[in-house]
Amino acid sequence: MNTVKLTSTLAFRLGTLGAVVSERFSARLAAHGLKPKHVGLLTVLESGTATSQLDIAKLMNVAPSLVVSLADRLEELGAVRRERDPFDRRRQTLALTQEGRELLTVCTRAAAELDTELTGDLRPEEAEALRSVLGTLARHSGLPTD
Amino acid sequence: MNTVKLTSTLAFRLGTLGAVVSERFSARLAAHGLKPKHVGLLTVLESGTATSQLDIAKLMNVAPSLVVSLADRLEELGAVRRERDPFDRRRQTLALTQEGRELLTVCTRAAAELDTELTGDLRPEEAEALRSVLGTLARHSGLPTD
DNA sequence: TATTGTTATACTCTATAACTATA
DNA sequence: TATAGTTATAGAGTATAACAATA
Repeated sequence: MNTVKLTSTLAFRLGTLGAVVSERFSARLAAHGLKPKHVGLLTVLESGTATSQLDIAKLMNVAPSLVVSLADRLEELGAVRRERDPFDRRRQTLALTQEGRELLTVCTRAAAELDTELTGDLRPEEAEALRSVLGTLARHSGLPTD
Repeated sequence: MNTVKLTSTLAFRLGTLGAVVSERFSARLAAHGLKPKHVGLLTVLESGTATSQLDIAKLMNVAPSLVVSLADRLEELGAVRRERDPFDRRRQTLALTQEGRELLTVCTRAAAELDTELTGDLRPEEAEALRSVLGTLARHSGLPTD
């Protein structure tokens, strides 16, 4: 007989915890006028993995039209600059400004604070092992890890 | 100088991985005409933590009106039965049918398969440690763990 | 004619508000 | 008058489709 509970599967726990954590991260970002996807875009730019809006859309697995509105908002906040590629004037290159870098730092600090709240119950080496193994899974799923 | 990367925080990793895993779980559930929240409701019923629609809504942290449509769908599939409470005819009690129990078993199997895919790269004791520590975090966030 | 970015539109998910029936 | 459930409506988030500029 099989008595495995759904709630003890990794899938269930990662899914539900992920939702709760995203929600709490979102709440902290709101103070800076950002949502998680804006921060995702900033992260892509910092990594230098993609700069044209279309490449960013592919990398983030979102529609190109969504990148437009994310970039609009970030430009409005002075976090990114749009620059026409002089060699192919159809392409818009997004560049992280100093202000954008600072904003990303603030978001990173918010995430780190959340980490502290989350792992309050864990021993430091447990928390570190968790971070590390999640990194392995993230890489395996094609997500950025650093 | 602070060089911590956002992508290496627990918050970022849990949030992004949670989204990816939910998406993949969702895709598997689609074959059975279900979405994650339907399964969440089945799980509540199995746990016996709540039976009236309003109590279920509170427990799941969703609007009562959402429970209505989730229950509608589950009733349609024969997974739950609505029963008027004879002592307070305003209350609808949701009862898991045999078919609902079987459906939950199928969903649990889908999650377990996903677990196998996810942890293919990990040593068994790493995977188990992960499951366990996520359980601790989930409990700490008020999520069901078994 | 194909591609990049943009705009217009539509769809999914979920919440809030209005309503019905019981209490 | 208050509460459980339901229905109607609205909002957030994101995708798809139509369009403009450039290649």
